[in-house]
Amino acid sequence: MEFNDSRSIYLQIVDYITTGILCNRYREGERIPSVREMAMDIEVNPNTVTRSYAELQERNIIQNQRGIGYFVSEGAYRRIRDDRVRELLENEVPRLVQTLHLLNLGLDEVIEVMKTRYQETPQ
Amino acid sequence: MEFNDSRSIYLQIVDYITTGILCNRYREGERIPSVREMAMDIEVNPNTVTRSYAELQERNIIQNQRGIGYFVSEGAYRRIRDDRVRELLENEVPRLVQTLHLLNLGLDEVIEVMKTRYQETPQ
Amino acid sequence: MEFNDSRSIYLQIVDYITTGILCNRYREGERIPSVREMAMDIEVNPNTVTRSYAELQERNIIQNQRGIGYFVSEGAYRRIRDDRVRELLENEVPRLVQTLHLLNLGLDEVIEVMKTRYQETPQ
Amino acid sequence: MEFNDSRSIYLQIVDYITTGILCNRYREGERIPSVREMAMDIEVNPNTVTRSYAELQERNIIQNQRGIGYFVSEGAYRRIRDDRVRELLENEVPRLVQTLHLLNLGLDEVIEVMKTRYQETPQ
DNA sequence: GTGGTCTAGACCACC
DNA sequence: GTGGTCTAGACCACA
Repeated sequence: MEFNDSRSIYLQIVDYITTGILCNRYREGERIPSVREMAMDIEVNPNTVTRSYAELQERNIIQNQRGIGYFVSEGAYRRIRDDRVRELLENEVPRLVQTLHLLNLGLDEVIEVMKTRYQETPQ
Repeated sequence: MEFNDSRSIYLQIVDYITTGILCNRYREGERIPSVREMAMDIEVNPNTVTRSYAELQERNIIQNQRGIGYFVSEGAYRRIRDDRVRELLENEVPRLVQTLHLLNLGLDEVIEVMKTRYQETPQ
Repeated sequence: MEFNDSRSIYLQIVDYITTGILCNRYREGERIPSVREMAMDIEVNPNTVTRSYAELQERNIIQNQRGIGYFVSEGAYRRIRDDRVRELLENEVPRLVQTLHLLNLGLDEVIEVMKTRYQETPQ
Repeated sequence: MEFNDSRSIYLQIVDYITTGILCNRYREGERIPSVREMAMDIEVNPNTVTRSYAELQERNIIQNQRGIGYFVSEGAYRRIRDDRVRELLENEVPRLVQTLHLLNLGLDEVIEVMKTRYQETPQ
């Protein structure tokens, strides 16, 4: 896995897992890879993965069963999706619109680009 | 000036100035406030401002005239705008579209929100 | 380490490291001393070393691995050497030749001096 | 006149004048432009020219006749030339030779380049 | 007055 | 342990 330098690795792992839940790579009630497995997979220090899992556990997205592993919580999908939708509508879209004004860009041009990309993108 | 905790102050100052150039608070060829003035204005240590100005100089947005101060470079407006437009079209829009797919959101709903906000926003 | 008063320390550190790469004291892919270690070694404030490392990173000569340290980039040797050769041929030699004309010095006399020194110099 | 950012302007003016003496633009015993004239010519603050002239006076290259102007001292040409020759042989050439070793460059290649340039250069 | 550099010391996030 | 950032305060060269 490739990491972006500008964000901390443990947060990128958090995103990787929540995104995995959104696209059904990990399903509610199922086990996710152990800290060690994950660390090997993505070539990262196990401490870092531990931190990500702690963060996810705190947000009630995964749960630890001692001695067995981490499992995706019930309702995790819904919570993640709601969070992201809120983030999108309350922060990202407003920021985008403000940028358009600043750059003297018309809304229509950008919408056109979005439409094109929206259809192109397979996944 | 209020700073956002999640980004470093010196980068927020960089943005403050580039945005200032975009909206004509600072014009090409004109002098921007001295390091000390700016530091007083926004209540920050002069070293921090120095760092921001160094960054801006490296990006050829401002230029130093020894013993006199910093001046907005010719073509700065254009360069800043081009950079931001490119960032928007190459990174932000694609990321947004991908998020829509991930969240199973239709394009139309988001466009509606954007239109509403676009008209509301004063400047 | 002894520093020359006429150039800033952080740039002398930059040179110390690039020269170190040229003469294989630091090798590509290997870790260089941490900011604190280097600061202790050469008896300089860590902030100053930080600044040098930032400069080197920007020039893609070293790379940071978060929480671990700085490593010499692949291709660093080549880039440094190419830069210095270009500097030599495009700037230093022409300046030298122009000085010779200005001083009414013959080329041969200088070449003689260079040859003598070239053989004397051990490394 | 164009100035190099990396050196202080007043020193570049000093060089401009000493070089002018070497190539007979200014001759011993003759008057050089007044501080004001020079400042106008090269578009620089008069204070800066004053500083350059002070430096030159200290090195006994020009002399002030109060109310009249600055004159090139007797023997100035010789002193400047001697200084530059010494600088060349004691510092520049050794530094150049050391660079060659560091870059694994043969002496012959560089000499070839120098010869070519030496003949080409008209002045 | 201007910016440039350096030190000392602190705090923080991260691995 | 690692680097990144910020502050405070100082000194310097320069215009």
